Amino acid sequence: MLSIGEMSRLSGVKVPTIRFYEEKGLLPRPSRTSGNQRRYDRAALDRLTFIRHARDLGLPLNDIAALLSLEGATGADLDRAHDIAERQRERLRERILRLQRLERELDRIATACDGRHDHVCAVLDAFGDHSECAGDH
Amino acid sequence: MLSIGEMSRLSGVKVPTIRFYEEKGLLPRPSRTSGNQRRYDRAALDRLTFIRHARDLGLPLNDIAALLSLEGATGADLDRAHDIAERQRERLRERILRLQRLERELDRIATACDGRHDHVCAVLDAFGDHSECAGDH
DNA sequence: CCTATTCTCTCCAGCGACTGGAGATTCAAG
DNA sequence: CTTGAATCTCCAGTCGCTGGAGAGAATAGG
Repeated sequence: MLSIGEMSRLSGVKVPTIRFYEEKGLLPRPSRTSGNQRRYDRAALDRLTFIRHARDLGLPLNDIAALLSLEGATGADLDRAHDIAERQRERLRERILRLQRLERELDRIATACDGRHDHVCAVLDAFGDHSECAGDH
Repeated sequence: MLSIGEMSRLSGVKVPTIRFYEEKGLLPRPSRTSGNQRRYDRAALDRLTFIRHARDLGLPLNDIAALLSLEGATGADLDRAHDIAERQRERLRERILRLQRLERELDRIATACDGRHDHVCAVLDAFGDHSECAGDH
């Protein structure tokens, strides 16, 4: 039986967050000691690890709850789990593309006026200008 | 003179968000009509566009406020603006790398048991397993 | 067994960055 | 002048936590 602190250490999820997940129904209420402290079993740790992993992948808690409710499902329900993963993958791809565009832009901004600090430089202008760098300044 | 709705349309920032920015001190309090409605000038629109752009680039409002306070700065202050852009660029690069790792993993998960819905499939397992797909299942 | 230290408990408040509703006013067009 | 859209303020809620207060429980050492 694991204390909440051990769960935290083993899963990498902070103690208050574990309680938060319980409150949100993502983790079942664990058994308690006579002194009212939570004691978890292996299955709870697995479930928490699942949540952690899915969070890392960017899934919102809603989706994670949906997946958890499908645990051990078969047939059509599995398609739903599949859909969630698929949908999330799409979202992720978009996010990456968007971030890459932004990175290029930040590159431009950060290097806009290297070594030319003698006048109001392009960093601020560049942030304000959505088109593109005014070129030579 | 622009109404808040026009500001919203021109900048792509929602009306309540504009008020929120004002409350947070990112936008100066605009002049008002006799009936107490906000009226903005061009400079305000520019500033809002700046904020919008910087937000798109992932900067937190704090950093944006810092940049705004440096507007028209020279010399050493410019280095600070420069630093903010640079720091943000680093953060962004990390985020992209992380997301790309996650994308690969989602690929694996989403395709894990295509067409094999006859048993409890790998989608759920894959989310729970941080190592890697168990191979053929 | 007692004590000291470390966990853990509950409750509640706050973060960032909005978002949206209620209910009252004001503006602009016809 | 009337109507309908836009705006006003205030406040509550969202998401996913995070951290503090103050109290009680577990555990290791003496």
